[in-house]
Amino acid sequence: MVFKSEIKEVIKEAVKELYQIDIDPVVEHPAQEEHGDYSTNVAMVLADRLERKPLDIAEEIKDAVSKSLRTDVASPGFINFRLSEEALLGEVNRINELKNSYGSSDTGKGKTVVVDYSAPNIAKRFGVGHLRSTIIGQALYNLYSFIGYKTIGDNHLGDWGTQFGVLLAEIKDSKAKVEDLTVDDLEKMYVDFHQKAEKDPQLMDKARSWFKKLEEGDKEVRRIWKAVVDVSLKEFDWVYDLLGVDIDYAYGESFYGGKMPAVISEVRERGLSKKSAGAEIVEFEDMPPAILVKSDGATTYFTRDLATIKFRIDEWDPQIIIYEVGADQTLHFRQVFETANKLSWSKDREFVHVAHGLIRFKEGKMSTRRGQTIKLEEVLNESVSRARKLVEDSKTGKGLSSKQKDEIAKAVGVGAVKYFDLSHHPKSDIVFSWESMFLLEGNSAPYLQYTYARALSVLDKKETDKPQATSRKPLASEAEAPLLRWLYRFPEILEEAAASYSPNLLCSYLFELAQRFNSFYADVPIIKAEGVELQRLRLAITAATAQVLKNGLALLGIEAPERL
RNA sequence: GCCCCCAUAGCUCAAUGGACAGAGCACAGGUUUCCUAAACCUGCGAUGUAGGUUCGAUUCCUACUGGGGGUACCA
Repeated sequence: MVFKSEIKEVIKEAVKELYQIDIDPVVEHPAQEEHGDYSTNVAMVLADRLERKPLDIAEEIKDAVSKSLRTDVASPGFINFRLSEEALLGEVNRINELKNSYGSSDTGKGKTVVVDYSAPNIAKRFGVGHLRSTIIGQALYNLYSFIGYKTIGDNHLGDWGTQFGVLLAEIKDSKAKVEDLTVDDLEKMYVDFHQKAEKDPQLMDKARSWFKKLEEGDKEVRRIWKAVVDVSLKEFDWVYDLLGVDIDYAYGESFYGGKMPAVISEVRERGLSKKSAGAEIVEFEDMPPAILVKSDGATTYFTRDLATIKFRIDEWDPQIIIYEVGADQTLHFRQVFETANKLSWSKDREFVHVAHGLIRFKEGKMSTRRGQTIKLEEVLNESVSRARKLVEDSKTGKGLSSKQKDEIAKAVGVGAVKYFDLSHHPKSDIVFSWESMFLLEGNSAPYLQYTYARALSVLDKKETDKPQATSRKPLASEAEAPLLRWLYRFPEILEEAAASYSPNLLCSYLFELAQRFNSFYADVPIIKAEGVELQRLRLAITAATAQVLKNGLALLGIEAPERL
């Protein structure tokens, strides 16, 4: 149950009744819980329009809604609401009944959303730089699915473009057998080429002409390209497997090779393109132009991204297309979206670029061209091995088999890296440092995982039959109150996190939940509480906390081991 | 040069225009005859600068300073 929308509705009705004004009231949680569970500022908002004192208006609204809601008025005109004990306890029981589906909703019923995420470049190692797109994208995918959208994930692999010309040029020069090349070899070739190209800019023309051949369908060139793609995909699969990421489709840029002419002519027919310096470009009022066709006749990723939109519309008819792609491509997507707009593709449709900040070095951007990257594989391995050490040193690790310890270390190590990423607001840049990536305490995945295992351990030892929240003791001064006043917010948080494309909100929520549970745990006995009724209540709260942690971590794509 | 993003405690991060800016790390101290001490409790500390809008600004607007990114045939 989402209390928030109910409260909104009641206020809306009351305002309409009293003042004949249609308003969408802002309802939020007061920062101080003494002020109640929810509050609204409508009285202050209305004060201007009604030319009256906010406090008087607040009192009137309070009287109008007091039948259905417990309210207070506070200066300078807040109306505060308090949830009843029945409602709070009822929610705990609902969590325990609904279990894994608690928090899901039908908000997105009948709507389709495409999430474009991960999109690593073929022939390059999977670097930490691609962590953000992959992890945030997957979390958004999970969130939208959970709140009722039909969700489609598409991994727009970077498997086309002049970068392949670069590679083809190098492979041809070195006379190496493609089949024997590893991704490391390929990346080295890429780096070498760009070093040479800095001294001899004409080399880039050579690369471009190789890509042109690829795009024209030259058989030998295509064979080499295919071999390169296969080597890369193998490495990517390993990483995805470790990350527990599974993306519905991976059409990749090469898929659109044959769909380019149709898009180009559609742009021409609308009169949106013009010739310039041998190339064909699309101009904008407030942005630099984008290249539709290069002067040698080959396409660019601008063209391919247009073709991709067209395909996705024809195939899935989505209402939202979310691009989880780095902020360095902001201009590109503005150009693509603006063009799609002019082509009338955006009717009843929304294109969103979730421009995440870059993972960078203190000194600047990571660059594959200059060989300045860090392999994600190294980071994950390091994190897992640190977690393994922790499991080994832990008191609770006793009695676990070596295999169990390995599994826990993997869940904790990988979870730590993922959570590190997710807990930052997508927009913020992340300065890479080996130490900060492996946070195992405080606001971290291991802390949440520990709390979850701890709660399960209590439930495991319970002596009562069924946990149930039926106690009617006043809650205000009780150890349970902070948890009861937090648990019910989970469904709201999911809506907010999805609507604002910010999984970090879910991280903050879960962390606060875990903190409240750990305080509760340290404060009062659960199994040994006085009296059966209190035991049942505390066990019910423990079960509900575990359930919400489990559901939340699942949405973030983080494993929750039952023991650690 | 022009465009976009960012600036919060010593460090790393939170906060749909609301009430006293909230955590973690680090630092100082404390807690285990009791359900997992990977925990808990106490303390220390912050909105880059100058204006503006508002009953109210970390949040919106303007300028400045500092950092990052982009800016035609890479993606």
